[in-house]
Amino acid sequence: MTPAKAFGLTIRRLRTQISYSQEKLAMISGLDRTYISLLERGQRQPTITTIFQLAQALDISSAELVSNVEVYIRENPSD
Amino acid sequence: MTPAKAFGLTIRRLRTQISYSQEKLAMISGLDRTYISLLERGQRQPTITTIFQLAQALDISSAELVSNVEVYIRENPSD
DNA sequence: ATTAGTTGAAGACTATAGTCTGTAGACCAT
DNA sequence: ATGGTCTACAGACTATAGTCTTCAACTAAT
Repeated sequence: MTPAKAFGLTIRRLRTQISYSQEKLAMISGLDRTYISLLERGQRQPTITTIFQLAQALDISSAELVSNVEVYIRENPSD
Repeated sequence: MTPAKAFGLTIRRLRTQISYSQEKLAMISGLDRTYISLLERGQRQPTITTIFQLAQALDISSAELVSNVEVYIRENPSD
């Protein structure tokens, strides 16, 4: 489980929890829809600025977001 | 205060607190010395993987590191 | 004066972040 | 069957993450 992969799955979980489509999250975060798709599938490495944008769009702090990623890694050591 | 700038200054503060040179932090984190320099001066955007590498090298969690960045931004709204 | 340690900075390079456009398939509805 | 929503994916593109090498400048020391 790489940070990129865990980040993607975490974003996807948080996004679906609040019933956002990828497109809605993209609009609110100011990112591109196709990039959200790539992120969620662990095929892109978000930068610190992108992490901040997504956290704000998901209405949580960046530290909370990263904490969720760490928990995800801890709970899914495989992959 | 952009996330990149706050990140750089946070890294620098944490690094000097433990009396590491940029070169030592670079070695331990597996990054390049000149890149640490660029990061600390806010001239580069670290990716999620780089953030994890630096947090580990600084012996704190990634969430703590990002939390420190958020605090830095909150306490230094200017710049 | 010299040495060693530290950092800033420049140049060249490869890989990838992030955008944009478009296509196609799945799943709903009506 | 048709239209709307959602998502995966591909291709092309620009900007930048990250490496590597090298040089210069500053600060301790001795």
